[in-house]
Amino acid sequence: MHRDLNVTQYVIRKLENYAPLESSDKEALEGLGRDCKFHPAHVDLMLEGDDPRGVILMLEGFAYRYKNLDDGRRQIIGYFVPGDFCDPHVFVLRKIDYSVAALSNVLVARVPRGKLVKVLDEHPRIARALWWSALMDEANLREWVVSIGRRTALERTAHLICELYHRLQAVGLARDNSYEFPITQQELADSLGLSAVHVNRTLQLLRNQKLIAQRSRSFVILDPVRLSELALFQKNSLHISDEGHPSISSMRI
Amino acid sequence: MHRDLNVTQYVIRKLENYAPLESSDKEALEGLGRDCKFHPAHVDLMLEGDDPRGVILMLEGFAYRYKNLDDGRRQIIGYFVPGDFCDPHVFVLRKIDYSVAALSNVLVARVPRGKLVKVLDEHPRIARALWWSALMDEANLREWVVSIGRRTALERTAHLICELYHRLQAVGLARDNSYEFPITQQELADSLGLSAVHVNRTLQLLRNQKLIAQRSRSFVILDPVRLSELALFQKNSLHISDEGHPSISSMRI
DNA sequence: CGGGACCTTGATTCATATCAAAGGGTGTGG
DNA sequence: CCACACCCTTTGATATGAATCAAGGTCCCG
Repeated sequence: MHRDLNVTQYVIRKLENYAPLESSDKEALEGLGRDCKFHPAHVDLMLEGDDPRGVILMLEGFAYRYKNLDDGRRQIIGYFVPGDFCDPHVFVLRKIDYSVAALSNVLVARVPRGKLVKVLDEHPRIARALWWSALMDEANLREWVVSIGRRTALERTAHLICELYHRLQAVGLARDNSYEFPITQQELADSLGLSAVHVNRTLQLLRNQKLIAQRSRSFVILDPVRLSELALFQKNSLHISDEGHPSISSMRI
Repeated sequence: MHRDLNVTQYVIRKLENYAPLESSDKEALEGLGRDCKFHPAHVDLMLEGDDPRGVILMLEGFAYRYKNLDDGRRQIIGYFVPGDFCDPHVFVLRKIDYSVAALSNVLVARVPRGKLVKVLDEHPRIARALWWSALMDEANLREWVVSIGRRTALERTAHLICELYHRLQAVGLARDNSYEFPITQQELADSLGLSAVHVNRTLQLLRNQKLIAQRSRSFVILDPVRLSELALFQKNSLHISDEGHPSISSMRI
């Protein structure tokens, strides 16, 4: 788990994909990670109906958001990787409508409302970067709908593998077309709206076609071009409008 | 189309579901609707890749957000009904990642960045209500993923019918368990991740079971209890935390 | 009254689910 | 350090929900 002591490196790295941060910003982010907590894999970090006690900042490890139907069917709605905030704006609500569970062992910081508000107030660059990342998350969710609704099992699976690669690359956790992601086939199935058996067969297809290699918990993309073509994946190029920068500061709420 | 001259009644009604507005707030909203434009059904209001020229406010009629895959497959990602803003925060981006098309004839106001920012600055109640409604939209999108991923065709279809009923009711466009919504079966199919033929058969099932009645463009929910049970629908009860009110004003960006 | 878009129906195919059982890894306790 | 246990993956057989194809019917609009 603790390969790195500098546990906020991922947020910093992630937010710097939007625009450079000053060292004061980085210190503020480091401050958010100071008070962190370990949770073992498979534990729920938030439960549907909870009053969100604070925004979760992922420091190490992976988590996912999901919803259950009454009869046990489950749908995973997105993944959290190091550097991600779980819905920075959701603490406005009294109740959340989904659950979050740890996929692996995780290290998370639970940032209380007031602390986050203070950081956002004092560090507009962080606020903007966070805003940008929230918009990216929404765009990803829309693409998720497209995948499940209109992509075949093969395309869908390929698409998820591409998405994870790009997100992990953005925080330095993917290199050379490969990354570690400790997911089971059942969890993939619940993400993709498929059965576990079919995910198994779909992964075999991807392997047989030499598009990916996959051993236990790690993925290697052998042919990035063909894989992303198959997935109908397009590297998400949402940028913040330049014009936006100065005046969005007034879009308060 | 123009049954009503007061074309901003729906936004006002919608936002008042969150908290009462003062008359100054209502005047501001009326101001946003002053400069509106008619578009015929089936026209695109925004296209993927556009630089969003302004936030769209739906005044009359219906629209939907969608994405296409290269080969013509299409997924509808959500509907806009009178009173809805299409992504109030999206104008922060330089490009949008989806398209919006008119489902029926529509009357929309295109609110320029600056005008919206000014209203939000001067009317914190509006800003808060809009924030709340954006969070509701996100929750709806998550539920949409659950539907497509894990509900059967029958449940999914029933769920969409319930969702539309509740949203239209919130702006006074549904009464007595019935509403007008001029959607084709192909459009339903593209929303639900199904084929048009299968939607046809699914609707017949719902009709045969006396759960709904449906003539051309109008839906009647004959048995609300059984329909929402079948749909695994739960009336979305996201409320803003009271504690939140005073200080979210500092969550600027 | 004609035409086009939409809905409906039936027949068939196909993708994916389900069921069931065997095989492989991996971590834990003895 | 081994062995067992458990979880995960793999495989095969079968079932089924939904897609596709194709044709006819209906409604509405001009």
